[in-house]
Amino acid sequence: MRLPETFYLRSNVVKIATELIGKLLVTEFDGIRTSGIIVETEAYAGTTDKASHAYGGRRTSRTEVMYMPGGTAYVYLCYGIHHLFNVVTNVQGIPHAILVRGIEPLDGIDTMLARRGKEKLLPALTAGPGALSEALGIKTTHTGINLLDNKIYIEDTGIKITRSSIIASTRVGVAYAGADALLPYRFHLKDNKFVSKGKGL
DNA sequence: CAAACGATTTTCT
DNA sequence: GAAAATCGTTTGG
Repeated sequence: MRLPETFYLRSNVVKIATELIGKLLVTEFDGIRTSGIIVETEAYAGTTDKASHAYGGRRTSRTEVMYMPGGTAYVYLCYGIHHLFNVVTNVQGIPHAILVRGIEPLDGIDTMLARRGKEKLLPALTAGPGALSEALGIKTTHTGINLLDNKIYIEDTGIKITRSSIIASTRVGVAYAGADALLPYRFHLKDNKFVSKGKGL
């Protein structure tokens, strides 16, 4: 079942980040469905979070998408190479976002292998934010699209994730954020092979 | 208009 | 384990 708009419009971005664990991230481009179970996320809490692109209420042409209503995709280029996929949450005007850092491949694995130039299904196929975006065919051109449409969306497959199987830790690559770098805003499934390496666990 | 840098991944030693 | 690859966005002149 497709997640409804109300799922994304809520205000507790950290809670939503934990709830996304175990959901299915799906893309459908050119009639080809590719998908994977979300196993790792990071919350970015808008204007009060130094690690967020929208810290201090900053608005630029790139970050403008973060101010759209929850349920919008925010995709941007990092290190000139990698397309990073985020889910915008909260109501219009509040720039919350959740970075998806790892998925466990489910549908269209052949297509994902081809997109990544890989032969075998190894964790490197979709472990890491840049890797999973490439596998799913997500590019910066998709920033701003609505997750209630049929190109990129998230499904609840009904699988249960127990609270004890979700591990909280600090976010990756945000050392510049000072005290906010210490916030436990990264979440991942315990013992899952498709969790990114980041900085160890 | 020029310069620095990054919510990363891959490759080489 | 260390370093390179690579370019749009942001910031400063």
